Amino acid sequence: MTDNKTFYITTPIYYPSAKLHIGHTYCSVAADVMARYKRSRGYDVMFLTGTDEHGLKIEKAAKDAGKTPIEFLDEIVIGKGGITDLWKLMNISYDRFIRTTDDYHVAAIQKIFKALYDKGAIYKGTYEGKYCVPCESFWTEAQLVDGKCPDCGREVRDEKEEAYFFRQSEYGERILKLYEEHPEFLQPESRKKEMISSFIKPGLEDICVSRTSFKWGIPVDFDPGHVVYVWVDALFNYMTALGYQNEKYDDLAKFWPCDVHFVGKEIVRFHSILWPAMLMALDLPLPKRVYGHGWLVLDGAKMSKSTGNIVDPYVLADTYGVDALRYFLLSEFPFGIDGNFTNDLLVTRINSDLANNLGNLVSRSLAMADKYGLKENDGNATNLFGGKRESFHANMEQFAFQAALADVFDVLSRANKHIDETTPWLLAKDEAKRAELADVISTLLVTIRGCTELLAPFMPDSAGKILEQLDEGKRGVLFPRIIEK
RNA sequence: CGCGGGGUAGAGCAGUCUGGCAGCUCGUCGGGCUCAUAACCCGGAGGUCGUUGGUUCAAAUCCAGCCCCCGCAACCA
Repeated sequence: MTDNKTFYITTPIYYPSAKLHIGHTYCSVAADVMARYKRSRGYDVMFLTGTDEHGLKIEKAAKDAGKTPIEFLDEIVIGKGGITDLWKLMNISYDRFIRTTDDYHVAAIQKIFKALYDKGAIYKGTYEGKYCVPCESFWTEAQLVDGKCPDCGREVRDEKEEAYFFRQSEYGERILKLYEEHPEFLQPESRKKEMISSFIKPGLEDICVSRTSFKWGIPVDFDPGHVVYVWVDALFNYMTALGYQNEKYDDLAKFWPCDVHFVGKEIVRFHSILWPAMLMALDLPLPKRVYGHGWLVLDGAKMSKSTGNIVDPYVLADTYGVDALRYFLLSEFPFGIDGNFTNDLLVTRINSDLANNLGNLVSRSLAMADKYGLKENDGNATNLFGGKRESFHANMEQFAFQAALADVFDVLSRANKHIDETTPWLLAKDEAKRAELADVISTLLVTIRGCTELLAPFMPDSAGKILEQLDEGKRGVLFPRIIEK
């Protein structure tokens, strides 16, 4: 019995008001690669993902669809072609999936809300906002379009409602101290700059955590009419899913504090300010790292359900293959900043890296091994890795997926070059050079195997296929070249 | 003076933290090879690193200013 190292990683809980697009897939693939990588390094991994299922938008979307909220949600989350299906297709190896409508979570949030209230971290006040009567919706000043309701375009008016607030304003100093003492807490560095100058330095505001103007939420059990509003509900999923304030699970001691939350850049604020503040209020340990990754943008514009410029991951996976898509997402764009998604880029990347470099290397190496009757251990392999293996691991630890992959593909290029330099087809014509030939074949197969191990977290299926070709004599084209019409 | 990000070869991007020959992929031009998925290998052309000034033996990198593009501004990964 060994006391295994643990690694706890999360994605955001996605808001299922509509089907997910390639941007959500990007985040989940990244987290999955990290989870698989850590497992391969001997860690006991907990990989959590899920859905954030409450709020006005869901309530309205369900109503528009003529369904109850839970019917509507079930269809999008666990229905055919829904979120869990998408993760299955994309090979997302999550260990646990939380829905904020799950009973244990609901009950736990009620206890957490009460605990925050009892500690004085939450108080009752008045929420003031712009209200659209026909839509029954509150909007912030910034959400308004030309001063009017962003949904229906009609006039809004100032309205008030009773609401509970979390005393976020009291935590500015402690959050700054957190950033100072733990520079790794929030990454990349640019996000920290933004948090400090945009929000903390100007002074944090208290944040509304309950509403009475809609019903689809977790009821505040000690104050009927109020439902818990977004962030207490959503952020604590990372702990309730481990058993905090509930009996469903019992992994809190093992996995908390979280090793890393992967989040999109638009919710960095909530994860790096509000979340630690709420944990501080309850004297709970803080997550070790929050990583705010960039967005995939289309022709420079943000992907959005409302503008309709979304890319459907199902179509891409179907057209190009799941592993090719996974590889593309993490090799083409640096994780921390925005990346411009185009089909041409995807095709080019797949052809040059996967088909030409990796696929063709495997193909030509095995063809020679077969033809010359040589196996991996018939000769003495030359190490083609140089320092690339160490560099790969260092990059993975920093979530520099693009750089880590470049390390592996450098080695694969070296292997291709090695063939040209050693000209095995000439060695094969001279029986006296049999040993030399065996060394070349060994070098190639050992290198392919080594690279395959490193690539496995990124392309689990393809890595398996390469191993089958190495070990079981299977043959076949791994990554067909994509010829565009 | 709201905040943040970006501007590097025809295209897409690394490199900037920690100053030291400007690099990668695609495209393009020429050559080589015949094991391989029209693949692979070698070489060439193509850059005032947005701009102005400063620091330095040395600046894409550090400092100051300016221009342009994008995003955010309290529920879109």
